[in-house]
Amino acid sequence: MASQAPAATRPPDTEQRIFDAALTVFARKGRDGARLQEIADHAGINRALLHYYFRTKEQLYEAVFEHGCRQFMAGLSQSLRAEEGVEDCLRAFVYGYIDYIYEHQDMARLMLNECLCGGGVLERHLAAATEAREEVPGLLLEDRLRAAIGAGEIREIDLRHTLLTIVSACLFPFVALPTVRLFHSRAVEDFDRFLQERKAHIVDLLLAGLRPTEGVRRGKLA
Amino acid sequence: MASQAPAATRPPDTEQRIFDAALTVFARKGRDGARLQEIADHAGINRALLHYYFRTKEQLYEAVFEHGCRQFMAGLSQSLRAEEGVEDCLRAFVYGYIDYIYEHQDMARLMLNECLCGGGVLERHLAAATEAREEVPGLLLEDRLRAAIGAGEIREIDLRHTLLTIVSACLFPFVALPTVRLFHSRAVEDFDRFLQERKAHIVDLLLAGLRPTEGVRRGKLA
DNA sequence: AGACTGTTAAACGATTTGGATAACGCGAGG
DNA sequence: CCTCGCGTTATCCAAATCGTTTAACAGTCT
Repeated sequence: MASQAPAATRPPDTEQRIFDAALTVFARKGRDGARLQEIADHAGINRALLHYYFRTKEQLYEAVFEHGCRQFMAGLSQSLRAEEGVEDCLRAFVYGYIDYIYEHQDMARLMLNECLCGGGVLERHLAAATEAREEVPGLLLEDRLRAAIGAGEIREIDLRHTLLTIVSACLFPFVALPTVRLFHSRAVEDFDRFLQERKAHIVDLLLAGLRPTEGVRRGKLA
Repeated sequence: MASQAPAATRPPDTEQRIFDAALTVFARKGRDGARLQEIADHAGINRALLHYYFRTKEQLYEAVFEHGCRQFMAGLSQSLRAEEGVEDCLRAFVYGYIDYIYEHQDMARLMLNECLCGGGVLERHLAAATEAREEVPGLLLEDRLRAAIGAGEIREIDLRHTLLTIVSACLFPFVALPTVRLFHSRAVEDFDRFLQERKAHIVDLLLAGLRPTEGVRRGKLA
């Protein structure tokens, strides 16, 4: 296996280049739509070399997904460092999440692409990751929020849905970028600034939405 | 053109069956990943008949996207009937949005798939729709929210980001369903009930998050 | 009967995939 | 120094598949 003995003669970063190229192409064209030739071109290598490293297209996809998925989840968990207060914790989550997705947009798109065509592979890998007790990014925040509810720092609310809402708000703008661009002209002019605004907005809205209710009925404005 | 004279001899719903089949397959496999054979099988017809109705794969995709997109947007706008109060308006939007997406999941997936591979076609069609002064679903709610800010019914907040957050919270669970299932066991057991919970949660969180601040600093819990 | 429409079967050319082959460059080790 | 192994390229190949075209068939209407 080439991955086990990478530096036999020269140090070939070829495998990594293939990984990156395959990730990009698979993320855009999907498992079936991606062409090996396009991946090879993107990696600047011969098509035969793809078969040298990964015997078949299937194995290449599996490897890219497996490796990428594991690395993605691990890195994401790491980037979401635990903070002291709920507020800082939530802020760190949102900021860390968006920053991380920004650096790994292709992986996010690949996972979503898997979702679109059934999600069999994705489910398998995620299930394996959670079963292996690996850190699942959102669960730490959920635990922290649960504690905050107990302490009366935030109001009682369905945490599963809250977490899903947070992830949605952070992730969706990336995968739906072309649509977002139409209404958010700033997202096309200055994407970085748009993301900064987005982070602040999400945290702002969430903190207000989770603030303990002081005699105010839920689901009512005033 | 077959679409102009559908009932020359028999009333063949073939064209519609092709549309539906193509939508389903394109939504899952993407523009390039979709195979005409799979579409034909899904529609229960011969592969050659696809070319009889739509000359090429390109034209089939374009037709499905064009027609589906227009119908989708129009129907969505209609389902989001205007309410009197801001609160009812927002509730109607969230409930209507989720209900509508539920009935048109394939179209939502197709649009997202377009986003993943660049979004050129999607941008063109959406731009044409907005330019033609057609009703863009979110904009009505945005106007209503703006008025509510003026009336002091909700606090001052970036409406573009708020709207994006709302759409994200409603839409993302559909496209990321396989992932959601892992953490939301109810989404797999009883999807309808999950969606009911989801609607209520989103409205609840939003109303709380938009509630006018009474001397409380923004971005702070207490 | 003739014309027209929806439909199918069969075939064509081009592309894709998986794989094989030979050859080349180059470092490592005998 | 020579040889061997490994990464790499070029080239070719068989099989499958894809998109597309063509010819023929089966109804229906006039």
